[in-house]
Amino acid sequence: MAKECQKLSENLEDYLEVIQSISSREGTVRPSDIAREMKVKRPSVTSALNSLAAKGLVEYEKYKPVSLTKNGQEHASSISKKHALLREFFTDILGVQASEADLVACKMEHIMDDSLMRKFSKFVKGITNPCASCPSFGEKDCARHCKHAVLLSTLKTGEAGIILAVDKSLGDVACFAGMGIVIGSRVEIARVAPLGDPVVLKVRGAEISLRKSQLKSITVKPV
Amino acid sequence: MAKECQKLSENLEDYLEVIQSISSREGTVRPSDIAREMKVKRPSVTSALNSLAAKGLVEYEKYKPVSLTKNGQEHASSISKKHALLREFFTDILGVQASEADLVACKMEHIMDDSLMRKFSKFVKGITNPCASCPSFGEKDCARHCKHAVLLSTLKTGEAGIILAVDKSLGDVACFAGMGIVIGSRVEIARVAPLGDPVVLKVRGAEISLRKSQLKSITVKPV
DNA sequence: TTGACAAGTTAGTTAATCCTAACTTTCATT
DNA sequence: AATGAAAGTTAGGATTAACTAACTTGTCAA
Repeated sequence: MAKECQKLSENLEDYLEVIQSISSREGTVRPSDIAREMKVKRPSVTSALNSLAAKGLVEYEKYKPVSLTKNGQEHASSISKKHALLREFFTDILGVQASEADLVACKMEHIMDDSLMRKFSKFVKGITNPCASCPSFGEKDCARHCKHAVLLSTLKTGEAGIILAVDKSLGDVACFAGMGIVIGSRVEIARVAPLGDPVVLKVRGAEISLRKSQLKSITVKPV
Repeated sequence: MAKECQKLSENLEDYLEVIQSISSREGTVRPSDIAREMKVKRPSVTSALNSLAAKGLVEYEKYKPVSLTKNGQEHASSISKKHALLREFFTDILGVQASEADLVACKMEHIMDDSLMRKFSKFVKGITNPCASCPSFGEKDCARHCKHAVLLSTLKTGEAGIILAVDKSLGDVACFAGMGIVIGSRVEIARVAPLGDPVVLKVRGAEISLRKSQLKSITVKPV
């Protein structure tokens, strides 16, 4: 897929991506839709479409709706995949807000080539895929195994678990992510204050104090 | 630092970065040095310097050597830091070749803003800083603590450790990184073949088979 | 059916960044 | 000190991608 890659400008890649997105959402794609989504004026779209058509990436005739060619679809899909993975990294691992993550992913997707993307994907999936922390990772009974997840609030002092999920309700996800509270990390209940709140966690050797209520936002697999 | 950030084009940021690099390496910076390093022709440098001078980022007079203003230095440093961190991520965590890592870092450094970079930095440092895996992380005796590192080859079946370093001699670092063999991961010697080779490791729940000789390329802190 | 208005296109401009060709300055060597 | 090569600049042109203004096409509703 996407082998005869005549390298496309970032700009045109963005157009392809947007066309694919509109197409899957609304069926037909008109230049004004593209203009709205790309935040450019209509004439800019016309000229972009001419370029894309010349490269055989879109089917385009004056005053007619636009569609991607097979080649164009492949190219767009490749970019969308990169976007999705980058987005996942920024939101789920770094704890960046979705809107901001999209903006950054939208620029980076043009920079990472396929080979780099494969490495990055293995890395991200290794962290975010809860199964990667399971002994049965990659095996058929993995799904069953993963059901052993519990809320961190159910663990007692001294017990530990691997983080499977972090709910947005936790609060400043970014901040916690920075301290190691990301999917895949091992957390241990280090100690609990006299009145049961706050709770001190041990993550990657560091200690973090959380409110008891916050523990309910973190899902772990006990170890 | 870098507060009144009139946003600079990626292009001009690259010029700043190169100027700083040459300056620290050779003392004086001449347009032809810049041209060589940026792989552009000399006239392109002249016009870039005019732009930078207009923005108060370089000290520049016709036919004289160039230097960064205070402002320019700050800007360049900020970018260099981003570059270095990205490079570290690509080489040490994803296992990408240095030259390729530089190329990608060189593009990404312009995309990540300071706030994103702080999050990314915490994340990367959490993985690559051996101390982050130590119980005494962040404390004064951390350095002493970290001396407990041993080669993975010294562990026996059933024993485990946290990866502190992975030597390039391991081989396809990228591939191993994808499987979880990155700094900070916990590895366990799952079992050893009858003749002592190969050795099966357990990393993040997955099993990986390595030659005994390869174990010497991995440094761990036993746990 | 036929406007009127929305949608789409064309033409021409601007801005950034590169280029080549040709001119000017610097400086090291004789 | 003179001079020629290297370094630096200016001028002018190409490309990409945006814009505005003005023209053309399509379509819905009276």
